[in-house]
Amino acid sequence: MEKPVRKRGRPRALDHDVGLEIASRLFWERGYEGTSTADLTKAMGINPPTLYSMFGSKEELYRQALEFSVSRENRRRLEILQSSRPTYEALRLYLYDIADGDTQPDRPRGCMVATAVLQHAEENASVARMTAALREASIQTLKARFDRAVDEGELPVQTDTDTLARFYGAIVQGMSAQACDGACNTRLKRLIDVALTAWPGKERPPETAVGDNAPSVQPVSIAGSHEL
Amino acid sequence: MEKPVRKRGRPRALDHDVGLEIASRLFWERGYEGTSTADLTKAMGINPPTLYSMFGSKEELYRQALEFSVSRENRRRLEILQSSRPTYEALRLYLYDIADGDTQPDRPRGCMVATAVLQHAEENASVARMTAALREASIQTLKARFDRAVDEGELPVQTDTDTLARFYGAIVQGMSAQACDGACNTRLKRLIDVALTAWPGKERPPETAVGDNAPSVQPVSIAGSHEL
DNA sequence: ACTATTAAATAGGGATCGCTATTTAAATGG
DNA sequence: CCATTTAAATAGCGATCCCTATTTAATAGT
Repeated sequence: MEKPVRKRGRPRALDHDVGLEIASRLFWERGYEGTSTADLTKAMGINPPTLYSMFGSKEELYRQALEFSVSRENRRRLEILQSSRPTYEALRLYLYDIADGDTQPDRPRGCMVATAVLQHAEENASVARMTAALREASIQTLKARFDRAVDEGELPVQTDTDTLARFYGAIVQGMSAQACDGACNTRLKRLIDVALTAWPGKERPPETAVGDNAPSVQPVSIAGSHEL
Repeated sequence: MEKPVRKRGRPRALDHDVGLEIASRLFWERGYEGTSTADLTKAMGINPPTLYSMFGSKEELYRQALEFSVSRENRRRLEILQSSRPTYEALRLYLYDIADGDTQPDRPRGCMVATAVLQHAEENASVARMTAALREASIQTLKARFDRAVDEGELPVQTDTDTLARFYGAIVQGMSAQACDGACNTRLKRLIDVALTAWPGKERPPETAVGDNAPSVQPVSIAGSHEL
């Protein structure tokens, strides 16, 4: 369906999306501030003016690279999250997918946006605002799914879905941070399994599978005692 | 005991610890790569050579600033965590302390180390290794406390304390990331309350609701909203 | 072949990066 | 006082930052 009509003029040497893929990878590994335009042009095999004619600026390239890379993953993850599965199961698969990272070989695990541009120089405030907005959007997506679960009777009506969404958002951020430190996806999935025990509709798994000798766990909290 | 003996030579215009405090604050807000030596010297009111004679280099200053600031907070938090309180309660207070951040006015919430130097330029790999090591040490501290809880019968013997520690480490990282995006400590504490429902020794009231004489402990306490 | 069109490479500008050789200032000891 | 000691300020270095004015190369239409 794509007509390969060659326009007049010299053809591009670098495909636009290939460039975004390369940029996305670099930005992910080194962060926005840790990636120089020289790094980018070198990795793409182009010269600076080509980068600027193709993408406008470093910041604009970052926007495009994020959109390119995130939208592709978000499509898959939204499909998982908004499926007809029970919410708990959808959430589990959603988190597992993030633990596995992109399908491509040796891509960084975790979510590209979760830990992007947190602390930053003042001059990069606008980039930080963008990534913060993307994170907030992710949380709102989770919240919407949880609200649906409440509507459909999967969760108690008094469930604080906003906090629950921010909790699992924090899990994604923690996972992604630990992935930066080298955690493998197996370890991340164990972490997810713990996080899922906080699911309000979930019965607590039998802590002693067989031969339960009932080790009388004392309910520790004296709610309200807050003094140090 | 401190002899204010003036040594020979011109006296220092800037106190060493005051410099570290200022540096720590700047590094926390802007990150290692986002803070320039010009930012630092300007904030300290000194000239570049003074910075280098006092602290050696930017990287060395970062090390010292982290050690100065973190060790102070860690002392307080270790005291909370390793107290004779039940582990669940100690953990809750530990996390609440991180949500509150430093006692000083308008300091960033969360943990300074949790989200420090995750993605980075290759030239800053050694700094990233240092912060990663500090994060791992924090997790090992949590794990040690949880192991103690197992020894003392607070947790089932088969508890995976390593994963549990990495889970609450992830909570700290997620909290700190959301603090960077502007979350207040009240919101962070609500998040903590959810995370605490993943505690293995914790009963779950809404569903299980044992009809014993047990006074139905509320794990998701509303006690998270103390001061704004 | 010649022109028009489009994109590449060459070369470098202005600013900032982390850092330092050198000089000047401020204290103490005699 | 002067000499010694210590730390400050002045001035700027080489490298790199993001970005661009200009020139050259490669295509399509006529």
